[in-house]
Amino acid sequence: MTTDLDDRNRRADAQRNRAAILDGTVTCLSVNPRASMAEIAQAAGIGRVTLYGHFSSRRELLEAVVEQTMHEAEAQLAPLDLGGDPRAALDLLIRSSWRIIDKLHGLMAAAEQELGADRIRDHHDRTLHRVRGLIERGQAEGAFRSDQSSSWITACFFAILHGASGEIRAGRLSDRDAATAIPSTIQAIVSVPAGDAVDVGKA
Amino acid sequence: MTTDLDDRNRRADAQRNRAAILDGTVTCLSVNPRASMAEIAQAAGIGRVTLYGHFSSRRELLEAVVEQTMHEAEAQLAPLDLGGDPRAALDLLIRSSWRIIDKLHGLMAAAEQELGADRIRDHHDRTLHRVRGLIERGQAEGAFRSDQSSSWITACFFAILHGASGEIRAGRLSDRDAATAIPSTIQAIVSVPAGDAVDVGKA
DNA sequence: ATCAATTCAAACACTGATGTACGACTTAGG
DNA sequence: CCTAAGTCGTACATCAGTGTTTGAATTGAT
Repeated sequence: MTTDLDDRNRRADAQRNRAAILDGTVTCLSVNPRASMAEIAQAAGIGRVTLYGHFSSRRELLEAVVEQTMHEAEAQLAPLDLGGDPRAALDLLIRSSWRIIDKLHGLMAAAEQELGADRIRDHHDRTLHRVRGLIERGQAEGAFRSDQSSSWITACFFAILHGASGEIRAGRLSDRDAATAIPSTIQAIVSVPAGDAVDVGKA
Repeated sequence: MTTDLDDRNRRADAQRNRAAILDGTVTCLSVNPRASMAEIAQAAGIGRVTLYGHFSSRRELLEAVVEQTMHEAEAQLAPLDLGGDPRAALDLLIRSSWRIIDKLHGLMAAAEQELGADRIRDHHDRTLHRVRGLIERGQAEGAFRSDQSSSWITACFFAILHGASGEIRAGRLSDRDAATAIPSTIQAIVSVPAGDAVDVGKA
């Protein structure tokens, strides 16, 4: 994007403000996904006009925030070693993911209304593929159930994470409990059901 | 409410229109949760002013629609016999629930923004208690896992149902597949995990 | 047939949000 | 210290949605 070149040329305070905006938008929208540009500006500690100086429309702002956020998330998840035992890898992925998803819940809701679900999915896709890839490997190795599509199991993975996020926000689930409940439930989802032909042992 | 008395006294066409409004609102909001009063009126096949004649504010309309919808849902779920084997009862409950939840997805989204999540939960509570009650019975009888709180398992139940609803709407899951995948996955969630002390046999 | 209830479209005031324009002020950086 | 870049508040135009009013036209009920 043009961003790289711009950043170098811009004055220090402008760069600082841009960062503050991106940051403030996330925290602001996670509290209230319908927050106005005025509220976002206030959350970022700057004037509304200055906000428009950096992003000429709400849409442009959302787009930038989503992109940066996805980039950050990717940076946290990419270095994970998801090789080895699929169960352990899945656990690792969950532990690294659920706080991110919790934090991003509001942002996604806001972005979905403004950018459309498809636009989100574009950004979401890498994370999605990572999860599905792992699940498919687990299925191939016989560690995960194969009687359901990887697509469905992946959807369940995200459904549980989002559900947990909601429970936490509603105060019905503590961070501590979430950390054990989520992995345990997802393991149950991917496991080969009791009655099936269990063909453990690497394929 | 005053509704009961009013309905008798009102003219036939007014009653017809009121029903059309309630009906149109659901279908309209399930397509677009942010639909305006004008769009809702159009969907109901009446003029915008007439809409305001029946419901003096958007909030009042939403309230009425949510109440009626919940009432209908309750009417479908209340007669179910959830006694006997908890697993079978859960399956029955799922089969009766998931289409309802799918249909109501948009309505809930709209209502949540307008009425606040708490207001929704008030209406949602009966359904929620029904599910949790069943889960707790299953836990007491040893049919369901007891190492996780009934509150969490209930949340997972709804998370899966909502997730499935999203997958269907996105075209990644067919109605047919959903009908088998959902029960199967929820059974996996409630089941006692393999490593545990399995104390089957009615308590 | 008549009367009251109901509907309708068009117009109105009001609100809240978006995006722009301006001139004064502050700050980074040479 | 000087200048250009950046910020600020205020004010403005615009737009979309809400809720109201009005007066004429339909329509149900008796």
